[in-house]
Amino acid sequence: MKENGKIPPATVKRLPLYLQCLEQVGSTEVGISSKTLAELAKVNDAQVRRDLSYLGTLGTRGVGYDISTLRNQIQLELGLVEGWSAVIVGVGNLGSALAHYGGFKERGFGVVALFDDDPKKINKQIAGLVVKPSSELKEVCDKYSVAIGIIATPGEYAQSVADQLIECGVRSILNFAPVLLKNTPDVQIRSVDLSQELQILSYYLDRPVLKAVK
Amino acid sequence: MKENGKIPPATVKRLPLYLQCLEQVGSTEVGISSKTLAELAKVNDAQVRRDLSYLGTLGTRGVGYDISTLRNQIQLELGLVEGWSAVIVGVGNLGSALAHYGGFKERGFGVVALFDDDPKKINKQIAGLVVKPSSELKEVCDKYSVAIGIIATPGEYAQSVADQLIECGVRSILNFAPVLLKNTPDVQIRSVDLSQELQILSYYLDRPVLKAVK
DNA sequence: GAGTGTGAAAACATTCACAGCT
DNA sequence: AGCTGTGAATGTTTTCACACTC
Repeated sequence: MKENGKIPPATVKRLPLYLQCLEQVGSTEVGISSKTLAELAKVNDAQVRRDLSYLGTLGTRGVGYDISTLRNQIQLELGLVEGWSAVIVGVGNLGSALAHYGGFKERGFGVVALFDDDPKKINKQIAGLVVKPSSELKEVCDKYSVAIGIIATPGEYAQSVADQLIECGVRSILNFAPVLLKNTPDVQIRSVDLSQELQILSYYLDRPVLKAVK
Repeated sequence: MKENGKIPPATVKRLPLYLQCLEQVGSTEVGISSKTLAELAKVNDAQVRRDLSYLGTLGTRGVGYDISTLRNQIQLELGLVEGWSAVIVGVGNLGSALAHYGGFKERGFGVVALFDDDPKKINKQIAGLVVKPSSELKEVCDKYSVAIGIIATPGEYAQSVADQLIECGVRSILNFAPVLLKNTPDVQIRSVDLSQELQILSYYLDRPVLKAVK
């Protein structure tokens, strides 16, 4: 109901999930109930209603939610309609996987350039983009107003890449290197550590049935 | 203090982080205080103490925690000393990245086989392992008692791969494909969606300074 | 009748603050 | 003096349950 005001972090984390669910129901259906959405997202239906209520009064009592309205509102709220530009630094296997990953474009992120300082990789074409040396980072960041830097280098270079990105005015970083980056005021850093996910899984491996954590 | 009993999910998620911090301090130091560890992990120091207290009484009042004891206990608690076997299905860029990812071995996971049904990839060598067709999945899972299946295929194959893995007795799945897998009783599924992370980041992009969410 | 939106309750998580040990 | 371990306080998230709307 609260049109303005901050959305709780726990809700922000679920919004992309709802978006994915909505995409998966396809275009056969025009409306959806909190119950159905909850089943797809594997959460409680009251949770869905509460989460969506932070985006405004989107549903119709007795009926449900209109899928395309819902999609639009979530995208709007997450800032996915702003057309943010991103760069990927490091084009080993992981960086290449990210560069090829179609999900970015579809979801409002434009990868405008790839960087790598390995001479063997410079000037190679990956996913339609030419790999550039990091010396050209500043130029590209200025030209495209790059908002997001994605780090996919080996761990040992990650901090220095982060420093360069911040230096170039990038204020949001998604780090896939398995190191802890120093944090800087006003810079958002999210880290995805592939092996940490496995380690969490491991905890729930031996024992009886326990609820999954997300 | 509670030696036995379940560890809260929120704590389980931080344990791998602490482990990483402890690795990063190196072997120069022998002990560490909750304050120092908290700074590295970017959490509150009371949080660190509370989290660690679930593993037993590990610290020494007035002194701090012994690093190697701490490491051992966390690894033990997470089940990282069990030597779980894992397989990776899908060896595109992402699967290859995962296969090469050193962090797994170091952290107690042995990737015992790679699978892909693309004829161009079968029999290729990646990270010292030969790529096999999924028809050999059952044989490998039995032979090595595979506990974890890592899915790195394109989205359209993910559900069928998951079904096969479950069929072969794998009870824990780490899914990197951007689709929602049906869940099955007694099977742990964790999904890592690379673009979801970006979308969360996006929410915090435009606005003034907001706290990071992890 | 069906399904939203939301107070109120319950569950969970974080942080404070300090007694107690080294 | 320094730092842990933990009750108690506070903050956040989830869930219940139902008044309200279509």
